[in-house]
Amino acid sequence: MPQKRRTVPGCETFQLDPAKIRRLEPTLKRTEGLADVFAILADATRTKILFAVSQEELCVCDLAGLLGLSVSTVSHHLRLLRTARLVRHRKEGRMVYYHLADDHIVTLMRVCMAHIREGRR
Amino acid sequence: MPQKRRTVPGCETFQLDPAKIRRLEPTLKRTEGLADVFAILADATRTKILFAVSQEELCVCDLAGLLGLSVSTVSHHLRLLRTARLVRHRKEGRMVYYHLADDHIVTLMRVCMAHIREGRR
DNA sequence: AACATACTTGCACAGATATCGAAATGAATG
DNA sequence: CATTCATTTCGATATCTGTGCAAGTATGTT
Repeated sequence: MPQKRRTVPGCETFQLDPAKIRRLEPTLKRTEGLADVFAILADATRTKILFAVSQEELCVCDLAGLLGLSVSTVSHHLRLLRTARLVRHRKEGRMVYYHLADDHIVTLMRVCMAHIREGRR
Repeated sequence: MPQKRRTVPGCETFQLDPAKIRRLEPTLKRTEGLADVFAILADATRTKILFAVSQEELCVCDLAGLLGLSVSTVSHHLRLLRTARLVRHRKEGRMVYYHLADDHIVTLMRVCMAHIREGRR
């Protein structure tokens, strides 16, 4: 998560070529929001939830049992995933079933897994 | 980041079909380590650094100036990126120039950006 | 109505981390 | 050697966040 606290550049002799800056700045702009998405995936519990509900529609109770966590903890994570529109829920009586809302996320995780596999040397 | 604190499943009536569990568990195993990689990308400063050094070889000083952060802060992030083997450095006198070590990361960020663009509705 | 079950939410706390200033390191230069 | 400058590392701090308990909500059951 980005922090607000900032000061003047610590390096006195900052003299990066203005042309470079002009080249880089639009690129930097485009990275806005990237970290927020990655932050959602930066927790093992959530990646497990996402993968699980990508294969089976599961209720909160099942997920808690599967992951060995309290129901409230799982519910907290599901709320994050819901507001990020990564999972959807379907109510059936008092049960709430969750399923994956967005296949892009599975793609991201697959690419990441490939990276990890290839990175081992 | 995963937390260690856990307790017994809070749901008394956990009775997820054992067959489901058998189907899901190997998948869950494969998600190990995913969150660690995403955690590195879950910070706006780091995604900016990664994108910047993917386009230009830059020194710590330039990065600090470009991002409006202290040199020590940038150096701290670079150390994280270095130990994760996402950037490499080249020493030239007292200057240290950083460049991207791994194109997989750019792919990840591109996929993520596509996801963000398509998600806006 | 009373109770039980599945889930959500409010609260508190412990652990993680992003940031910076200051001190340390390392290299060029007088 | 002393000095200067780029970078790294250390220590302190403020903030963020993952977790669970307890209370609240909602739905089904007796």
